[in-house]
Parts: sequence; structure tokens; C-alpha cells
Amino acid sequence: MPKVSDSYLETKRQQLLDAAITCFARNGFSETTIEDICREAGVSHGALYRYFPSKEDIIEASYWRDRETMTARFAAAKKKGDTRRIMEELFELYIHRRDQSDPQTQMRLKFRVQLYAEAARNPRIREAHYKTWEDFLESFGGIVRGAQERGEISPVLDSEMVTRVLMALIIGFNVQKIVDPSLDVDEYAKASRDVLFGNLWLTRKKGGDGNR
Amino acid sequence: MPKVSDSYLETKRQQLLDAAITCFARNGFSETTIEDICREAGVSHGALYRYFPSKEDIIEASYWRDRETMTARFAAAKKKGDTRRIMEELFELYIHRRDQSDPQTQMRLKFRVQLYAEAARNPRIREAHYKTWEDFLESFGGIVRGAQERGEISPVLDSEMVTRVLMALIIGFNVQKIVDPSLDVDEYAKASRDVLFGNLWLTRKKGGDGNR
Amino acid sequence: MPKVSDSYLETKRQQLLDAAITCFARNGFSETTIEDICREAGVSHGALYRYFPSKEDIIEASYWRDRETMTARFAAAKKKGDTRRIMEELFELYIHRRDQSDPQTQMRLKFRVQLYAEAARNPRIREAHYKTWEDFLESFGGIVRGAQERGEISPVLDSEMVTRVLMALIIGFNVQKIVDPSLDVDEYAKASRDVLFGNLWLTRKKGGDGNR
Amino acid sequence: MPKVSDSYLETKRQQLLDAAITCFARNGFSETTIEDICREAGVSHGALYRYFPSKEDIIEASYWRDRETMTARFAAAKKKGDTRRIMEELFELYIHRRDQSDPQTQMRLKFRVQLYAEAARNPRIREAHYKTWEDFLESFGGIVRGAQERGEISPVLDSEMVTRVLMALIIGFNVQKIVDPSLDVDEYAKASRDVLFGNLWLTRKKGGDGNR
DNA sequence: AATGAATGAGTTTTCATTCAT
DNA sequence: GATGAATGAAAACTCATTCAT
Repeated sequence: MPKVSDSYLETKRQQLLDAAITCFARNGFSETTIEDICREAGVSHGALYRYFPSKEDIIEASYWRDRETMTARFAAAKKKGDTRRIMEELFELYIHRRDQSDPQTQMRLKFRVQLYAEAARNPRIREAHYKTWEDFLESFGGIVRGAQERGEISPVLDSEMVTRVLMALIIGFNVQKIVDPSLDVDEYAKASRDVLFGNLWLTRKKGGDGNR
Repeated sequence: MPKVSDSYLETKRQQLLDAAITCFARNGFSETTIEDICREAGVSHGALYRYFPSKEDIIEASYWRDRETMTARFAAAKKKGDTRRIMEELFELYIHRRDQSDPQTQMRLKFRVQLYAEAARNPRIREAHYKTWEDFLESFGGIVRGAQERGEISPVLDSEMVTRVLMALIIGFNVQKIVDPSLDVDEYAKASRDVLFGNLWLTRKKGGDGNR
Repeated sequence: MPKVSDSYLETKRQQLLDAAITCFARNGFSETTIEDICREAGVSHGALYRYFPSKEDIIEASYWRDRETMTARFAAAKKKGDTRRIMEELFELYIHRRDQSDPQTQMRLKFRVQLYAEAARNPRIREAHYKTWEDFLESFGGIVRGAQERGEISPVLDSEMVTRVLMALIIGFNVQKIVDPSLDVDEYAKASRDVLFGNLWLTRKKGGDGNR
Repeated sequence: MPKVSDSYLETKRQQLLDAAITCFARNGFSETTIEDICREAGVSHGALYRYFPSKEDIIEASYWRDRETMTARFAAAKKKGDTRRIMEELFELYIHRRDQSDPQTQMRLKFRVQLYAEAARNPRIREAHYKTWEDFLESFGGIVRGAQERGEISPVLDSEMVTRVLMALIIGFNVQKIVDPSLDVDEYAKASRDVLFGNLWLTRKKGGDGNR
């Protein structure tokens, strides 16, 4: 038996995880069987167990596999110019505005909604998620704080909470897109920007209330 | 036992649904067994099948049971004064600001996140959700349109999309609260209001961009 | 609570048995639920258990209920004139030639086929059946023996076996009628009589072989 | 275990069917559990479901498995010489005269009686049975018609109905043998032949009645 | 390394029977 | 006497995991 190269093993592992993500997105974690994943990946039962010791581990590994994509995108976005541009860029990236019609994109959105639910009952996933979001809050919060220091963003606002609002806009889009796939990403993005950039209200009576 | 009153049967049915919602919130739909629900409700599984023909039906009925609470709250909120008040009120209601520490509230939030995931794979739940949200978009959209006519809200904004942004803020809070239960509802609500009421940016350069 | 009359109880019992026979004929013993019988009879679960201690007892009682009909018919047939007439009469009666199109008749045939199968696994039913057929073999065997003494039927034949052949013609019709409901009872009866009365073969070469 | 040969799988399937037939013969279709079959075959119930998708399918497959034996025997019998010989041969074969004491034979008879009952409520089994018997009626009916053309059998008789009478003698024996296992196959076969070959009645007065 | 046959714990569901009212 | 709510044992079937080849 020849020892196969590590890269071969790694590639196969990634393929299995991609198959798993596809299945999990389609049918949720619990309703996806090992059989489903093997069929999707075109391997046998036994083979899968050489790469992952249990279904539980596949679920967790699929989380990290998906996260790779996300963090890579964020790192790229951070290099963009000013805060407003970064915010727009991020939004752009996370709701996949440019490739909304791509089935892969739809699938990823579904996968993430499954993750939200899984986080509610699976401590490992919850903790992983927690860590990821903590990092994001820290990282993006820093950008907000920079903007506050430069006098662009109101200093009375909590930078973490502002980040959370941005995240909510992304998460909330994902969920709504699943319930109504006809939801137009561009229209949503436009309305989100209008709200974020203060173009919602014409009148400003009692406008300061919220901040005091 | 002999023939009992209809109200007894109805009460029992509601108790079973409440037990089901508790279990579903705790462990998701698929990972909750009929046995779990019966244990929670303190009945035998044979008894449960007198009230619901299948697990699938319990899932759907639990959706409608939860929806009752939501729509009742919304109807009450609508009676409030001006648009801004309604918006605040709604937000207040849906993120349960007043009873955040109540275990029931936490449980309901979890239940709804499970529903989002279930909607992604269960057509019945997706359609029910779709209908509910369609009604809400229509209803709250009307309030926004009223505000636009009165010159409070910018007429260039799409009333439905504004509603969707509001919904996203609620949904996104739910999801984040689950991953990080220490997330403070008041701080989040304050940041959300600031964003909604245009207090995010101090500078207004290129302020019209968002609407172009 | 007034004591109801015995005849009321007896009538109700018979009604329950008739409902049971209908259900058993339709779906077999095992596949018929107590619920089915109660629905057919229009009574509640609990009521049925006042009349029969268990499903097993209903099965056995249904056997005896059906047997009543059969023995009554046989007693009547026996009074007919000569052997050949009795044989024809019997045949007539058991395959219900006169009321073949009656749904009740079809149902009874089906019920009896279920009984044959039940006898194979249920000692109580097998023994009851055994006793009934033993009586019939004895009774009809006597008629055959009478005919043998009078020189009508060949004395070398075993009277019991001749009876068994007659029974086989009846049982075999029942079974075939179930598999093919279009099977015509008159044509079958005619062919049976032809065979019984020796009109099958024109040639009689080696005719004595069978008796050797 | 790795991929095993197709013949291994086929053999195992046949073993499972033979185990199923044994159980069905012993206890009927409905009263036989999957567990019973697995115990009889010495496999786990998980294994059984690799070969058959449902109990329903096992029932149907057991029908075809049993039919193989029957049709093989009939094909052999058909090669025998003249009609009378074929008729005797067939009779011989179907009532298993030569191996009456073999437990396997007893079991097969019981299995067939269960099939008769199952045909009454299971359309798949009824239709399969119908087809099998239709083929037999056609095939054996041809032999009868041949004998009629050669002047051996009365031309006024319907060849199909004559076949049905023969089938009834076989079916009726099966059923009676189950209720009374001491029923002697040789004595029954002898009486049957006597009847078939016209040795029942000595007197022929009114002998033609049956045919008019 | 891969295969897929086998296992058995666990799931949903049914149903005969009991018994409080 | 009748009702029907409740029980719980048992059934069919699924599926993660193991392991012989």
C-alpha cells in the first residue's frame, strides 16, 4: 500500500467538507445522513471515516471550512480606503451582492442559517461562532473607532454595537432571503445604505432622543 | 376518562404545543424526540398522538402557536401614536426588551432561530413564514408609506425594503443573542435606534449617495 | 342504572360480532383493529370490552357466529330427498349459488378464507374448525354410506374421503372466487357436478385404476 | 465486509426469503415480525433492510420465491404422456404426495393458505396470484382441450372450469390438511382420482342431468 | 486505503387494553 | 352501562458506526 501524499489527503478532506456543506445547506445538520454526504462526494461510507471520526466532527469541520471563505473576504475588504467604503464593501461581500444568482451563493446562505440554529443547541458550534464574531467585532469595531476619532462617526455610539447592527443587517438579509428567494439583494442593499447613512428620516424633530 | 369538555382538550393541546416549543427551542426540531416532548408535557406518547397525527404536524402547529403571540403584540403596537413611536414600540416588542431576563423570552428567541433554519428545508414552514412576513411587510409598509406622505420619511425609499431592514435588525439581534447571551438588549436597541434615526454619521459628505 | 334485559345484551353482542366479521373479512384478523370493529358497529371502545374480554375472544366468537349460519343451512339441506339431491343442495348452499352477487355473500366467503389462514396459526380456531368439520364429515359421511348401502355409490370408496372431495370443491371455489371475483358460480357448479357425476371422461379405458 | 460477489448477495437474499416463508407459514403475514424473520435467518434487522426496502416487499418477494418452485414442477409435469397421466402427475406434485411427511412440505402448504388470505386484502398479492392462475388455467386448459379433441374428455365441458375443479381439489386439500394434519394424502388422492375418473356413482340414472 | 455488509440503539407510530368519570 | 383519554409494549424502519476483506 503506497503512502499517499498529504496534499492528496487534504484535498479529499476538503472535497468531503464541501459535499457536507452542500448537504447541510440543503437539509440541515440532523436531517443530513452520512450516506447523503458520501453520495454527494462520491465516496463510500468507510472512506469518509478515514477523514473524520464522527458526524459531529464533520459538522464542526464544515464550520471552519465555511469560515475560511468569510475571513478571506473580510481581510481583503479591510484594505479598502475609508470607513464608509469598508462598510459598503463588507456589506457587499457578506450578502454576496455580486453573485446572488449563483447557486453556490444561495447554498452558502442556507448553510449559515443552519449554523445559526445549530449554534443554539451545539456548544462547540456556538463557541466557534462566538469566537469568530468576537474577532469580527474587535476588528470592525476598530475601524469604527478610527472613524469616531476622525470625527466621521458620532463618538457617543458604542463601536461594538454599531458593528452588531451591521451584522444584523447581513444576518437578517440571509434569513429573509431564504423565506423569500425573490428578495432583491440590490434593493435591500440600497435601503440598508440609506438607513445606515442617515437618509431615512427627513424630519429631525426629537432626532437626538435616541442618543441621550 | 370519559368525554371531557372541549376546553379541556384545547388546553391540553396548547400545553403540548408549549412543551413542544420548549423542546424545539432547546434542541432543534430534528433532535427533539416525541419522547422529549411527552416528558416535558408529562404525558405518555400514546396520549400525544390523540392530539397530533404526526411529528410533522406538531412542528407546524408549534409555528402557529408561536405566531399567535407575535401577531397579538403587533396588533397592540399598531395602535400607538406616530410612526417613530410605532417603530420603537415594535422593536421593543419583538426583541422583548422588557423581559429579556425571562427564561421564556430566551426560549422564544431560540425557537424562532430554529424556525429560520427549518424554513430553509421544510416547505410548509417556509410558506407559513412567507405568508406571515408578507402580511407584516404589507401592514408595516403601510405605516411607512403614511410617514412618507406626511413628509417624515424620504419618499425615495421603498417602504417594503425599509420594513425589511427593520425586520433584519430584529432577526439579527435574535441570532446574535443566541451566540452571545450576554449581548445587552438595551445597548443594541439604542444603537439600532441611532442608526435608524440617522445619528450614526456626523459628516454628511456624499450624503445623497445612498439614494442615487 | 337500570339493568337492561338479557336479550338486549345478546342482540348487541350479535351486532358487534357481525361488525367484527365484516371487518375481518375485509382486512384479515390481525390487520383489523378494535377501533375498526367499533367504528363499523357504531360503539365506543369501552363498550366493546363489556361484551368481549379481548380481541382474541372476538375472533373466536366470530367463528361461532359464522358457523351458526352454516350449520343451519346444512340441517335444512339434509332433509332433502336422495343423496344426489343432498349433494347438489349442499353445494348450492355452501357456495351460495343463489346469492352470489349479494355483498354479504362475498363478505362471508372472504371471512372463511381468513379463517382457513387463522386456523393455521391459532390453535383455538384450528380446533374449533376441526370439530366442525369432523361433525360434517360424520354427518355427510353417513349420507354417503347410506348411498353405498343402497348401491348408488361405489362401496370401495371411503365415505369420509368422498366428503372431503366435496368440501374441497367448496373451499377451492371460495379461494378462487377471491382471487378472481369474475369467476362464475354457475359455470363452476356445473363443471363440479359433471365431474362428481362422472361426466368428465368419455373413454373408460383403465377406468378401474383409480380404485385399485 | 468488502464488496462481495453478486452470487453471495443473491444467495443471502434467497436465504432471507426462505426464512420469511418459514415465518409466514408459521404465523401468517401480519403476525410475523421483521425480528422473527431476522432471527430465523440469523441476521440483524439492519442487514435485512439492505435486501428488501420494506416488509411489504418481503411479502411480495416471498410470493415469487414460492411460485418458482411451483412453476418448475408444473413445467416438468407437462412433459408427461397423456392427459390422464398429466392430471395425476400434477395432482401428485401440487399436493406433494411423495413428501407429505417432510416438514418443508407442510410448511409450504401452510404458506400457501396464508397467501390465499393475504390475496383477499392485498391487491399486489391478489394480482400476482391472479396472473399465476390465469397462466395455469390457460396452460392446463390447453391440455384439456387437446383431450377433448381426441375424444377423451366430453366436449360439452368448459376446459377452464374443469381446470378450476382440479385446482379446487388441490386448494381444498391444502386447507383441510392444515385443519387436520392427520389427513392422509394418499387416501385423499385416491378419492379424488375416483371422482375425477368417474368411479363415484355406480348408478347412472339421471346421470346426464348435470350437463343439460 | 477503500469498500460496503453488518450491527443495534434509537426513532416514530400503532393499538389492545384499562379505568376515571 | 357507556365513554373516550390515557397507557405502554411492541412494531417497522433508520442510520451512525464498525470492521472483515
